[in-house]
Amino acid sequence: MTLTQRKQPGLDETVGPCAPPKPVPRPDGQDRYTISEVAAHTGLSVHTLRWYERIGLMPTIDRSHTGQRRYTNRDLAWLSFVGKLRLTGMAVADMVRYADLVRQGDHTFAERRALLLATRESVLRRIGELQDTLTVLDFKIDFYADAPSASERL
Amino acid sequence: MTLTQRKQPGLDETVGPCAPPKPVPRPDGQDRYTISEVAAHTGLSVHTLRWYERIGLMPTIDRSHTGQRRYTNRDLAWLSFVGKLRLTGMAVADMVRYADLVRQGDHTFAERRALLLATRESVLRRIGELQDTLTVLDFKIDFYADAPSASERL
DNA sequence: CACTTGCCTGGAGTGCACTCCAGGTCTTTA
DNA sequence: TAAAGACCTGGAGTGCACTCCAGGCAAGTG
Repeated sequence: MTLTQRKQPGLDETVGPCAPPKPVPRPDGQDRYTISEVAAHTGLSVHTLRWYERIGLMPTIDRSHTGQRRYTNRDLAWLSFVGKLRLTGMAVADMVRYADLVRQGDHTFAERRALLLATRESVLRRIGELQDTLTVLDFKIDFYADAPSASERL
Repeated sequence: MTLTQRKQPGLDETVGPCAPPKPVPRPDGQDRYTISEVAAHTGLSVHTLRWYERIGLMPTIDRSHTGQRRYTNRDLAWLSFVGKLRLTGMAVADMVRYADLVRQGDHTFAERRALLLATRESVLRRIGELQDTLTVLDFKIDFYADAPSASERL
């Protein structure tokens, strides 16, 4: 439940009134984002972004001539998909497995599909569980509404 | 997603064919279950049951004359509700808070209700998130179905 | 009466998913 | 040119929800 706390500020807030000056106004209007830009865009911390890379959840990220990471739109799209997988409740280790399959090429399509199908099933199960809890929750909430605390009914 | 692994064997399997002999056939047909019976019934480990008690998630549990825990049907009902709260994704600390409110008596009805309402909202949000992921999952699954791996289309 | 089994306790250990730190480089700004 | 700020690395630390351990007591069994 802690995954949706932060709304994403976005990379594209250069337009609009009161747009804050971009800290590093990349002259090329391009496909090369710094780690902090990506952090702002995705809502992940820079720590988490570097950690994702360490554990093999990211493809090889481009580097600037001084060795700083430069993320592409492609990387952003992958991060967005990873974010969806995270929302499914998939374990990070399984996401890494999926990333491995992607790295291995097209011949892993069937296995990737199987992984996603299993995930889909678990999402459906989880939705069912959550809906079950709603029944109980609503029952209790109604109970407390009908029987307000002694301090209230004087 | 690891919460629904085990199905509950149940306390009431004394009837039926091939019912295994109850290890400790409590002579009184009553309301006093040992910790391992409760573990079998709830799917929680005995460790977790004791831990729940330590952290204040349980009411005071009865003890036998030798100091062993004896759970009542009331305790079982509470554990079942706690299980539902756990399925909502509520943090254990918040469940403890709720248990505290219950201990404090009827004058906390309003606060309990507020807690459950907040939980209800977070469950609805979570269901929404999961449904969003299904869209992405289905899209990808279809993609992999339409474009089977090279090894398959020879 | 030894042995096994089930239970007790306080406290240590585990796995996960981050999160932060120390010590360093490079670039920009005053 | 000095200070500030964004970035780098390997590794340590954190919070959560358990999970297990050592050492001990009590009751039933061969």
